[in-house]
Amino acid sequence: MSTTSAEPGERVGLRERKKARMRESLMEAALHLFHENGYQRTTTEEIASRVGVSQRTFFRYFTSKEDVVLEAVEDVDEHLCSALLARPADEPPFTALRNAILDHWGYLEQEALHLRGSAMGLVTESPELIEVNVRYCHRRQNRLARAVGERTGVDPDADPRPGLLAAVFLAALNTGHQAWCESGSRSTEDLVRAFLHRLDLVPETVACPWGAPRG
Amino acid sequence: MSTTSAEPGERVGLRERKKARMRESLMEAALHLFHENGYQRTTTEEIASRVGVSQRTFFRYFTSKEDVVLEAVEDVDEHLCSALLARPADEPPFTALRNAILDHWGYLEQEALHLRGSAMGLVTESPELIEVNVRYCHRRQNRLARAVGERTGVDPDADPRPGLLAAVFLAALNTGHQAWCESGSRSTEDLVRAFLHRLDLVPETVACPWGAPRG
DNA sequence: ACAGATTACGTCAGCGGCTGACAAAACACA
DNA sequence: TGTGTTTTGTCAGCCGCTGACGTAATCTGT
Repeated sequence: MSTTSAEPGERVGLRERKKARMRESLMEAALHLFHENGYQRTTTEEIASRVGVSQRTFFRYFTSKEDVVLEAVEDVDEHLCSALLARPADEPPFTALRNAILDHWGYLEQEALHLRGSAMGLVTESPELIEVNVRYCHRRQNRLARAVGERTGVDPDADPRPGLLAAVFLAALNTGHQAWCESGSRSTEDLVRAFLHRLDLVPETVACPWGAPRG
Repeated sequence: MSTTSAEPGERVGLRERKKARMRESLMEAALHLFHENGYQRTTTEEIASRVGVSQRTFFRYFTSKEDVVLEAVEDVDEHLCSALLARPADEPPFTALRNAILDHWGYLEQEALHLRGSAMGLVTESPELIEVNVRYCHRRQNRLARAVGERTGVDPDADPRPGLLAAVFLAALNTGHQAWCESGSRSTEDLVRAFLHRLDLVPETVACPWGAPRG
């Protein structure tokens, strides 16, 4: 009761701080190596030894190699959710989501300079990671759906609409991202344009008989 | 020019037939074992030895363990596409898709008795495979988009709507499937109900301000 | 400051997915 | 039947990932 007398309620301790630092270091090393050499060509062994620990330790902090990326992306998602909640309350849900991604993107571009924030950029750059992105879309969907539910006052567990909206939204985003990849463009502005184009097209795509005046 | 003088245009040959048979055998063995012992607990070694070949041979026919399931599911997708094309031409695209899955489901239930046809049922039964399903939704999307494009006379490469429609459709399906899993139901009828519920909800979910009369 | 309980780490050994290389067997064609 | 091509088995090995166990660092109570 002398060396480190921290606040009584806050039990931080040197142990947990070290743990947090280790986690940060591992993630940073991983993202750095992914960025430099590509995701596939980076081994967990390399990540670990870059931090000076054993491979086993890496797997004590992350359940898989993919998990590193996922965790980084989730930080980004979190910001998208708050961007959604910050939109004016009178915007319809789908519109709010559409506009939130615009606000959100500004944040991404700012953070893109930092390794941590550029995880999403990493995902958009290396095709192997698109898989990871898609694979975990369930988690992302649920998170987004909760935010939508919170905003609209609808219970996401009882009403399917928040989940559905999130799913449709992400589907439109994925489609836009796919088209952007195939176009060969590297410009993030084009990516946002592709996003908005798809999002604005959704209502008529599911509603009308397309092109033909009626049918 | 004596032993096997087949049709000039058709070069089948004993070799290719053996190859096709081997592929069939491997897939059947794999699906059988997946069904019996679960996907994770089945090793590629077991699959190979059930057919009496080496593990290496398995990987000459399928690029990965997941690939077996994917290929099986793609056969099912193909039928969904023809179900779509068989719908009356005056149905709007999204409606046609909605109705196609009803027709399609009848086929699935019939084929569910056979291992080959039940791959989709396998996917809906073992949670590990949902991942595979989701992971490859890009391929499924593209295939569906092509069918939608063919039906509507819209070029899927130039116009984003077919791809978008397919993506939204599959997103609604995935959401329904997810809800069905969480509900704990094993009834396929409930699954179809969940599908239709989501599909019918999509237009208003993306269009209106929900619940509140106007906004 | 010290002893004992926790917790984190390294080491090792091993499984399973997956691949390249090479030689042997199966096949096609003449 | 002999020759050239394709398919297969064997082997060796990388990589992601995990369990077990011993050791060292940290925390706790005195």
